[in-house]
Amino acid sequence: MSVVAPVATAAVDVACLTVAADHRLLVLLAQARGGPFAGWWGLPGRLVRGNEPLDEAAAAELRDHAGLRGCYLEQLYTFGHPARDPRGRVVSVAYLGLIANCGRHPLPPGDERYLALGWRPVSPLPPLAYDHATVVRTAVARLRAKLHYTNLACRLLPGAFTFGELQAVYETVLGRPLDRRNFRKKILALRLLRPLGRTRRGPHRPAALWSFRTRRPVTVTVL
Amino acid sequence: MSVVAPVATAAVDVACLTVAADHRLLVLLAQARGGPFAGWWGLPGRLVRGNEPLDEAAAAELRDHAGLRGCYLEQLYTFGHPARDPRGRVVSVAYLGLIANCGRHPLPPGDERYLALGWRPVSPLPPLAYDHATVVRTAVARLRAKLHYTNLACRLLPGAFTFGELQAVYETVLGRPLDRRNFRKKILALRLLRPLGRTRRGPHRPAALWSFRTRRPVTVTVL
DNA sequence: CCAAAAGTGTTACAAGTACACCCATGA
DNA sequence: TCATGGGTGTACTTGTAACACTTTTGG
Repeated sequence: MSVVAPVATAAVDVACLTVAADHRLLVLLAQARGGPFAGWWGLPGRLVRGNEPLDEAAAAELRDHAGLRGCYLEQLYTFGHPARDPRGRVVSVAYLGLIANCGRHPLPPGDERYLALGWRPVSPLPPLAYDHATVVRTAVARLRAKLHYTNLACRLLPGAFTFGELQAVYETVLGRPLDRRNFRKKILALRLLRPLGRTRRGPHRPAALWSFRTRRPVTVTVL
Repeated sequence: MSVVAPVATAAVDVACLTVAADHRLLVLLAQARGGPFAGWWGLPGRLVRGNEPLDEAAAAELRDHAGLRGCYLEQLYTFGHPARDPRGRVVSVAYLGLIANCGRHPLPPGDERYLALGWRPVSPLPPLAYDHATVVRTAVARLRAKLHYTNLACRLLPGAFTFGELQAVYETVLGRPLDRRNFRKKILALRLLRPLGRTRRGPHRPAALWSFRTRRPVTVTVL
């Protein structure tokens, strides 16, 4: 039914995070071709269409502009400061995205909406359009908190990984080193992992390979 | 700037919770006077105006229709299923509200928007308009989770209270009994409370009165 | 003196933290 | 043989859970 002028419009923005091979935490940024922040880097996002769920709008942004499919997405927070978009009142539902192996998914060079796409470190974070710096910081805080009591780390790792790789993901996200023995003990106690029985050979002693029992979101701590 | 037809509009809904004197968890409901759910009970809420922050829209709903001022509010989740509002595409930013002593704030009888207002138990929850039953369940889950690691309980209690009253709030929200000695030990260890040095006299042995050191949101557990 | 809520300590167990050495491999 | 990351156990501390009796008051 018709809604008159002074109302707020809904949009989605996606803060898609990944851990790079060099153990840096990266966020997917896009350089706007037009709009009030033309030429600026920001998060992929757009207005929500009249008949699509929010989750699908977020997934479509990643798929259509970054070529990322099957990315984990969860709703992060809704940002609605009246002045956040100079064009008018836009309420943005922000999503946290997680993906493993950003290096495996080469980004397209750009398209009609974005001049370019790129993975950038979350610290230092370059100046971003709108309130997107706040969104990225919120996304990192959420990921950091949920690492402690969920299996979210599985979304930042490939299907088979070593304990060293798993620990590197935790250390990167948490921003501090962890004791190797205690880390292994704690993770094994959570019973989230399954040994694959295979090893990865490399320049050093071979490491056992593991996978997560399930990639469905699991909360570990009991209330 | 101008946004054409097929876009989503933003609204706010508030799930305001309180613990009644009889130790039931209640939610503030409003009976719609018009709209697609005329006559139904649901959460107070409306479309967001073009120049107001989301938080203020939520606070205004409580203030203008229920007479509640200074209620604690935090953003809960954003519900955006395309079919949630039969009139068209409305994305609803839901807020969790908390207030002490619902009995002290008599509700107005109704107004131009609502036929009536009332505090109703969250279980069993009556049939509600839109997806508001989901919103209420999400609000209860959030409150339940945050009781463990924040000082949110202070928003459900008056400025001075006994340990028995504090424990009753925890037991009501968590839905299970707690050991009195362990509860006191744990709460005191969190150092959130300040003894007032006064006691409350009643039909039994007088109980010491306490207050929270701060009502600002505090997270207790360290990462 | 009775009913009802307030107040208090100890013990057992689980979980978390700190910490050092040997192993297997490729270069 | 060396450099590098993989793999393991123990002692200590901290937190959590179970549990019963005495005190104070009003009626």
